[in-house]
Amino acid sequence: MAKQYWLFKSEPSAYAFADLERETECHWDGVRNYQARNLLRDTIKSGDGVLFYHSREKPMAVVGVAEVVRGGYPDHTQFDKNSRYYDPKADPANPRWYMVDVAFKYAFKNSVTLEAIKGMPGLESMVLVNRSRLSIQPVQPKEWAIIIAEGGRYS
DNA sequence: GCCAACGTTGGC
DNA sequence: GCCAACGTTGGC
Repeated sequence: MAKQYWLFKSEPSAYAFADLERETECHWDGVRNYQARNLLRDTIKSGDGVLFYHSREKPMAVVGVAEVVRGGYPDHTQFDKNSRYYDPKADPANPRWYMVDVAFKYAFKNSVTLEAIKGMPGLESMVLVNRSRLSIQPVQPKEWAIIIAEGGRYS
């Protein structure tokens, strides 16, 4: 399958891009929205590109690039009573929630802010701008190219 | 920190 | 299966 592109949102106070950089890899767990769940379970594949977006705290921006290193599999936190993501209705025989693993690739030289994205030609139809509440969003290849170019990277 | 928009739950 | 109540998200 051709490489696909996504935008993953995270509140930096909960999990920042710097945390991923330090840990190199992480489980993208705790997603409790069915539309996002369907993407995690069915569509997002190892090798796909991820734009890492910081929400809620300023500056709200895409701050770097990650890569999916493992496709959808059951999110273990749904069965963990001690987790804030515990779901009493989840059944191990038929898991409700899924996650993927992502790996740090590189940080942008220049964060691409929400404000900038709103004003940038070619990005008008990004989900981020239109249906902003979805925390896992598809990104079109041409949108990816624009944001990657804008963000740049340290050599 | 506020609150509008959105998604989910559950009583009927 | 409707929809009011409730909880959460996320830009401001």
